[in-house]
Amino acid sequence: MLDKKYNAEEKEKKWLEYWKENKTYEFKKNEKEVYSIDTPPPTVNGKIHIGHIFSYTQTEMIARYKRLRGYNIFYPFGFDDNGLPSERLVEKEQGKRAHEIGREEFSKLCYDTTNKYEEEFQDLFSKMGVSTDWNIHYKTVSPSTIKISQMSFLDLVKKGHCYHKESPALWCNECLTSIAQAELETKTIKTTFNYVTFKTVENNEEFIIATTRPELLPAIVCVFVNPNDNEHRHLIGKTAHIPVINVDVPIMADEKVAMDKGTGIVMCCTFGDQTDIEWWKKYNLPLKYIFTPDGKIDEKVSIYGGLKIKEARKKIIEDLKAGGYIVKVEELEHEVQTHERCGKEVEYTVMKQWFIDIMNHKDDFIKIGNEINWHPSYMHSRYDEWVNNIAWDWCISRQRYFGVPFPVWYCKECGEPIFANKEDLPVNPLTDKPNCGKCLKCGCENFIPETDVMDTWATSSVTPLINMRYGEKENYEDILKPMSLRTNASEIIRTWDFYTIVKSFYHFGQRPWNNVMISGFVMAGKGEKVSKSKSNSKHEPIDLIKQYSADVLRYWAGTGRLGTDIVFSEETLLRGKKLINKIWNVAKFIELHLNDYNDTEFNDFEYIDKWILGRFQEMEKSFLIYLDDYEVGLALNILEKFFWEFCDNYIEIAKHRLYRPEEFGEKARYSGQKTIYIILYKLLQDFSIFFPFITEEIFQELYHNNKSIHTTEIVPLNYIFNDEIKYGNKIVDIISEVRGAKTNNNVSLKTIVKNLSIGVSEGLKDAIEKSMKDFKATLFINNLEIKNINQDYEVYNIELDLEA
RNA sequence: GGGCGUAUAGCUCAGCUGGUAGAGCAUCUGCCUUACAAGCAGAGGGUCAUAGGUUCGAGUCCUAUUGCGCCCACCA
Repeated sequence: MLDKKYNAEEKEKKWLEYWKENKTYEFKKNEKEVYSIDTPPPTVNGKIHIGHIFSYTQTEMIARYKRLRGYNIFYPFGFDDNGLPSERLVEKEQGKRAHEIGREEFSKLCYDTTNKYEEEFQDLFSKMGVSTDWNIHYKTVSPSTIKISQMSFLDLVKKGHCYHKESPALWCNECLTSIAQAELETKTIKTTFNYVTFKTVENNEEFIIATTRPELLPAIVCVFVNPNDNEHRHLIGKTAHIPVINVDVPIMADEKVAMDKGTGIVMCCTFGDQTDIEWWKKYNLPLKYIFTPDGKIDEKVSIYGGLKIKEARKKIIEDLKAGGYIVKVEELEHEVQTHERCGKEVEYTVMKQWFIDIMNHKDDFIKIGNEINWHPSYMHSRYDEWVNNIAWDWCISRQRYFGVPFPVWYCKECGEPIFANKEDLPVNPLTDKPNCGKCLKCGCENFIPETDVMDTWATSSVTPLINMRYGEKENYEDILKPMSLRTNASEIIRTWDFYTIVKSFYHFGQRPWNNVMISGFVMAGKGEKVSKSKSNSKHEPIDLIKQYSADVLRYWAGTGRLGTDIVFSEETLLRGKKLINKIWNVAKFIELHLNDYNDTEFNDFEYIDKWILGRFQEMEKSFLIYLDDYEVGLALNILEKFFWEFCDNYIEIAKHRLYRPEEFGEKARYSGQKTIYIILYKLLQDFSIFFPFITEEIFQELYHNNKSIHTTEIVPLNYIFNDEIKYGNKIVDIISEVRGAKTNNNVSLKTIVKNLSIGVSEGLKDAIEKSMKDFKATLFINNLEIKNINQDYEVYNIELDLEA
């Protein structure tokens, strides 16, 4: 027997244990076709917020859907504990910087801290009903994943797609590491635009350059003028004298100079921005690198050496002013590139870094993008736009501590890189020695270990490889090349999706997955994104589960359209709560009427039963189409709509027959029983995608003790009830109109209709006659008069028994 | 500045290939009806962001503008 009230907290706990004990979601290779999901490993740096719940739950619903469609689900969960986010978390918790703690100790702290958070994460996702097999979950920093990341690196080196080169790279002097283009975030800041007077050496002609970065004056290697600039063209070929610094540099021509920006004359420094790098390469300019890694001016620079960048800016402006070189200072708001992890403005550096070749294979990456089905389809263009605009090879080395080490040493004599053997992986070059014993080039026996670690994305981009146990004897390479689905939010199309495609292409020459599903963002209010960095998430998932239950929270996560942002709303939660409550109540009603039911072959349904079966079939068709298109929200929407129709109209009509077989006949009752038996079964299956807990409770109580609903399979109905749907809808309309009349008279719906006079079309008349007993019982009609008319129907007269 | 998306009832959202605007919440009016008052039956409430255009007919297609979101752009 179902309880009078549904106790979500108790039941959800019960079924979590049941699924765990019975290994309901365990992955085992079998004869069934595999559906595999490459789900984002959440970054382990604090808290799971409501935005995570939203997107992960949508993915999870796809796993449940495909499971019900008979697929063998491969759905491993992962945790991204790699790299800077973890380091920053530990630094925050310890109140100390990494270098103050020391490399060994710091790495250990990182492991301990991430483990602690992973347990919390696993607990929370479990409570949400995530149907993953926790036995195949992974972390991005563990011996086996380090091994795979290192193997991936060695494979790319071997194939010539990965190189070590001294090259300008983006540098964060807060995090003390190089970073990738994908890690940039633009920020608007207030600064000053300083108009500085320069002179030509040749004829002392004054000209003005506007700059926001006067501290870069010592790094100027050249001045550029647009060759089409009539006003300044004559300067080309002359020599510019840098004020205060007292250094001379050539004035050259380049068409990239914007004549309308500043004064139309620009200084080229090594390096202030990406154009500087471009010019530096193009014209083979000298290198004057003046910054230190921790954001100061190098000691070798006179006057300003040793100052922090911003102090130097202040000082040099003062000096320029004192010398009368500043003609104007403008307040300016402009966009600067910052490091997304710390928010500090990035600089450029020149050092040896490991790069993965992007620029030579952009066409291939576009091609692979075309082979993938993007959901929603317009997300494809975001990918294309990114690939088309990318300007750098991918710098994967980071001068940090916690991460995947490069399996590389360098010869102390000649600098030749020595790579680890594949068989020895994973290796840590700091503690391990290369197997070859000596440099293959010069024979030297001393090595310098690579201290850099890999970029987070270099590791998370191998999730398909981790999933397929790349390089292991027992692996899933046969079933996961490619995987069925990748899911994530749109902001990481350019990172995670892109880099995974890069790696898959280089390793296997093919796409990593067949489908990509992109979720929207959760907004705290209009125009306000929920994120952990802004900490405006007022609602902790764990509290919401306690207050509303996981099923209800899943309802909220399952609403809305794919790829579209959603505003967090407690009203939606309330709506879900009501829906779940209704499911429980209708299940209780059905249980009551199935206590003597035996499921037998039966096709002689009552008219109204055919109507609701037909309506269900109609709904289910669209429901499955939506889900096949990954639109969980739209699927839920029509399912919910049908469900209320089923409760409010069908049950209300059929209940009389179910209660009183002596009046309606046993066969009519059995038809109703069979109908509610079928429809509840199918409703439970469909709802189980969204509400795995309550549907399991009802299913096992009513249908199949000790068999999980999540191991059943959806078999679509196959009736032909077109007329019944058409005329049944009209009958419901008439019922509604008569009910309305009762309500408008402020009387109960049980009020007897002494006389009802209606006009109906031929077909509808036939339908009403076939469902006469139900029709009269539902409305409590004593006397019914039906006329034939041409239109659908018209209600002429309703005479209510207002005395009783 | 560029790309993509989005704008529908007071609030949160549906509305597929164009054919007289939908749901829930909120408001109002009734109803204890042998599952459900966390319910049931109703009512009011929208010139579908703005301006043009295509069409017999446009939330639905086209163009422009504006607000919002994500991503991007050389920060002189």
